[in-house]
Amino acid sequence: MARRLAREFYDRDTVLVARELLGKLLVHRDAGVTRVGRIVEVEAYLGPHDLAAHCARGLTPRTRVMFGPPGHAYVYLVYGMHHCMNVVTRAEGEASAVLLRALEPVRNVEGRTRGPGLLCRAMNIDRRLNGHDLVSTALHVADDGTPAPRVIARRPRIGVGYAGRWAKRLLRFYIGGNPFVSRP
DNA sequence: TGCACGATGAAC
DNA sequence: TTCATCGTGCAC
Repeated sequence: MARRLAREFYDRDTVLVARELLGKLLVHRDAGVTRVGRIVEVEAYLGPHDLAAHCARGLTPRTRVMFGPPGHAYVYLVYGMHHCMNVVTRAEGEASAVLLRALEPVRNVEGRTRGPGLLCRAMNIDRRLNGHDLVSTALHVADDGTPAPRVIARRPRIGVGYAGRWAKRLLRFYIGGNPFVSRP
């Protein structure tokens, strides 16, 4: 039986939260259907000083949720067509988040889940869920007791080449050897 | 009010 | 490597 993560889980160091999200279950209940996927790949975005993060532009209408309290979903549209889902970390005012990049399908998940856009499509997640509380029934992360991954790989984040030295930081984490990772 | 540019994915 | 496609942030 899976146990929903409490807000305290998210109210911690972003890299720690990112690593501990690996192996957890993302749950979305929507129109009577509960979709579940195991998180196998994530990226950490550390705050306004992190030039790869949206919040590096400061508090704007889009980044409002990132600056808000922990345990909420930050969902945005990229390239005019794909959605990306983040989990907001750390205390209110400390803008940081973890991008969910890939899932292993567990229940009611159709289509591919390798990559942040495909993950959202398969889980039926879009901007309507931006700002949604993750300490909720409809959308949350759960722990089903699966042991922590034995090997966690660290790599540079994807698609942030514009971020100078921040592009080189090893802030992408994934379960070593997992076949559902987007770019092993 | 206009415009350059994406935390992507798919095709070529 | 190219392109689809549109919201955002910033210049003017």
